[in-house]
Amino acid sequence: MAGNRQIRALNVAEKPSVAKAVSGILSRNQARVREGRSRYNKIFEFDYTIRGQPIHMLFTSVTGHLMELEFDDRYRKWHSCDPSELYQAPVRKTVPQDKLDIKRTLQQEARSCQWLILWLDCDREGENIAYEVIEVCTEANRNMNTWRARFSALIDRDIHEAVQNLDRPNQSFSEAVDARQEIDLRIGASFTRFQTMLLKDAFHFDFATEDRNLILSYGPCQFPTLGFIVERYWEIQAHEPEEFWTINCSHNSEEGTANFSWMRGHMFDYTCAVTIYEMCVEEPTATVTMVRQQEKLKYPPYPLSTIELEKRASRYFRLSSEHTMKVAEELYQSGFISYPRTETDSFSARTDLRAIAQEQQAHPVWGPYAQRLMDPEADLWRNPGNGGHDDKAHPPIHPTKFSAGESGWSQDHHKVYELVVRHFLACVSQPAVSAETTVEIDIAGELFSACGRVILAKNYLDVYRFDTWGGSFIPTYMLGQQFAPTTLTLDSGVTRPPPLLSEADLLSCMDKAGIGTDATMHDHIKKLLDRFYATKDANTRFSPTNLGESLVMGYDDMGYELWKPYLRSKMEDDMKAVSLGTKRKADILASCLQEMKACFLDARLNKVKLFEAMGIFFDRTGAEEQQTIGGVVRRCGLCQQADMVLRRRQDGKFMVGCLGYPQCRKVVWLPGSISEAAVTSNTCNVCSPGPVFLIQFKFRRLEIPPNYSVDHLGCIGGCDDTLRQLTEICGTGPRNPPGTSASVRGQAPTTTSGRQAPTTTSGRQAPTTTSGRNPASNVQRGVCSHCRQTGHSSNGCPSQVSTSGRARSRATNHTNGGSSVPCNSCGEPCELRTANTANNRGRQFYSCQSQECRFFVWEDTINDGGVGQNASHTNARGSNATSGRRGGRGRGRRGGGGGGRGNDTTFVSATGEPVSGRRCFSCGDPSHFANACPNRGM
DNA sequence: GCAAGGTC
Repeated sequence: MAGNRQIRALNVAEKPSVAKAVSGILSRNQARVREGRSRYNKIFEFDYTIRGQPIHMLFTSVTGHLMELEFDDRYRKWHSCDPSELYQAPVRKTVPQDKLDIKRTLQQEARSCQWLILWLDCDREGENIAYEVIEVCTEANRNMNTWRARFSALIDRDIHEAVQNLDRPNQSFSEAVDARQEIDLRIGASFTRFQTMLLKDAFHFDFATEDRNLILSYGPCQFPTLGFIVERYWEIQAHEPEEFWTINCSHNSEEGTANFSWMRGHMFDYTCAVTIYEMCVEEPTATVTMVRQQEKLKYPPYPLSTIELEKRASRYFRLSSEHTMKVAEELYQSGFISYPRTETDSFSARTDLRAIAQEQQAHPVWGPYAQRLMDPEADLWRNPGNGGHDDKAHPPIHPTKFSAGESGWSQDHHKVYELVVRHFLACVSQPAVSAETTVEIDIAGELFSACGRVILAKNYLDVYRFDTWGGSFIPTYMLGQQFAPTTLTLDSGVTRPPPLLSEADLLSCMDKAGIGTDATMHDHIKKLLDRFYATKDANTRFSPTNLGESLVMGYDDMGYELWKPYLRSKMEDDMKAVSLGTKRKADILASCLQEMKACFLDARLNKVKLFEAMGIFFDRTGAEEQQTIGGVVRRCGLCQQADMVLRRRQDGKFMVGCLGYPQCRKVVWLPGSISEAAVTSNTCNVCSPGPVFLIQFKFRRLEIPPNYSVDHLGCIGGCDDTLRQLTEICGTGPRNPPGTSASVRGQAPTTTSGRQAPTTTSGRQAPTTTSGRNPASNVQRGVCSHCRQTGHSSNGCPSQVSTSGRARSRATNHTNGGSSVPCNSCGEPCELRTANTANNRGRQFYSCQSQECRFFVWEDTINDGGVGQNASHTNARGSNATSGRRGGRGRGRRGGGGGGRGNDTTFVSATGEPVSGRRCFSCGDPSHFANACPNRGM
């Protein structure tokens, strides 16, 4: 290239750390560094040769997306338009204020460069950011030759290969992201504005927040995440406990005790279970039918991805995913761990894994393990497994710098660093090895089995203290050996609902359904907590709040699956199609937005479902409701910020009101004799400022003088004499309003204030309302909606059952107010509920709401003379089969009952108290056996 | 004041 001026290339990475790393690799750490306009995004300079051509390289970075998608100013304010307009409102991509410094740096450097080399992450978002950088740079320099460097890891070979094989950016990838952004913005903003404005002032919410700041957001990721929580919660609520029976056998020998469990597992038919049990009791000799010994391996985990890091930190340390990512980010920033946002769970073959492990040998706690790992004689090293995911941009999370703990670290920094290091050492270790012994026995033709495990080599478990693999002892048995069981019991239990979703469960659900990305999942979870949609308990388990549940319930009742993950999954499929070039961005945008707009309009028509669902949990404020009919009539002349729209109130009154209500109270009341009104596309050529759209009115013939027409195309701008006259004649109220007349909110130029049609029902208003005094105030405020007394809110009305009680009424198991029994574990009162299973329909029970306590008791066993209360308060594995008083249950097949034969077997009751074989295992009475127990209706 | 996606 002699004679030519040397080419200058502007290189841009997605983040400062990549700019630094790549510059370091390409310049062999010889790059000069200088400041840019943005504090974080330095500029590295060095010379490099690409395919024989000497290039002067400038290397800087952005910090993720450079631009944001937003609505045009005209649509930015919440009350500026009808939310349904947000499906077509113009949008634009702009560089936000806090990114302007980066933009200036890029433009300044671009002016002196001929090439632009884009080193953004090799995923769809990275491609989209590449186009944002191109847009900004070409604004300053139209003639740049634009290249894309594609690399899969920040290691020398990949980086040199990437720069020697420069490619062009992929527009389809970027367009897929454009489509995603636009759909997310339009759907999110429209539904958020709709449900916030609809519900925020309509209900008294029972959680502490500044009402003004309450946002009831909707988003295509946050709602399905909430959906997972609600769905599990409903599953628990709807669970109908079912009683089951199982036979357990134990055997004491000189070596110790073996516990055999019934290979049939749980049996739900009592008659069948008791029959088999009695057969066993009558022929209780056990014969060993199988002894099997096997070597089992427990493999270490795959290399650590972001989601696994979050799940494991939640499980092992109970850290929230959001906090884990914050701590991980700090460890990454200070160089101790690799980039923490990665989907990759397999190491590239080129990574020097041994060097990473070697560095940890100095650690006081896990150092000795790392030393063993490096020792070829210990034979502990193993190449890590491949989890099958690779984002092509980042390696799995691993330690990048040794530390025995830094002075500035919090407990959580220590924990997360330790997890990353131990996880890395574990995944390059041999699996744990055990010898497992399974013994099967036969008693009267029934099979039972017991298992024992001896750990032969802990291997990776030595360093991965978070994983356990319990050993269990089993005495030696020989095939064909016979013995008499020490205990043989028929135990009862009840099925339990699944537990509430833990944070790790929730992340798994999201991952599976493709909700969010590794970098954003924790944000969606946190958003649910911030929005008062869900709560998290001390065990990191999530429950929906009343607000979260009622929103999901409302949409569910409409028949919409807006809270399910399908919408997002479909979008993900569409995006993939766009990025592969099989669908066009414009097509999927048009079809998706059309579909969503129809859904939005339908949801708005069915908003009563949302009101009903919210009404289950919250009291109405009584704030007036209006139905917007038709579109915009004119721009509001008072606030000059929002449109005025045609509306019809619940009492039938027509008006044209400002969308800025309640901030702006501009309103034009219309005559009470209107039966129909619709905004047309015609505009008034008199009134200004325009446009003022004309409204097509239909009046009720009998309510207007004969010289007026029932059809009238009118203007509310002040020029329309007919409208003014009819307002004076008819007033602004309807003759037969569907509800009580309500207060008037402001005066309009065309109304004749105070003039009411003779049959209006204003006199029917409750004397406590504040009509006319403060038009916008809630007429019910200060008065309980249940008992009409003051001094307490409706929420605290003594005449009402608790809100939580009403909340439960949706569940199949209805809560019956009144009596309660304390949980025998946590002591909390348990509510009386009613079962609805085929076998127990109508039967009442108490169970603890806590997931941890597994307390359950049938109500009819508590005061049962035959069974003491204590004995009845058994947990799921408790024994005595006390139920079955109802007809059809527990009818023993055989009459009369021989007990156990004379042998050494002792029968044990639920409470652990030994009983002789001739006692009834049901009620403990020695005078009869179970199949003759009077409690069983024999 | 709204989404979700980058990243500091």
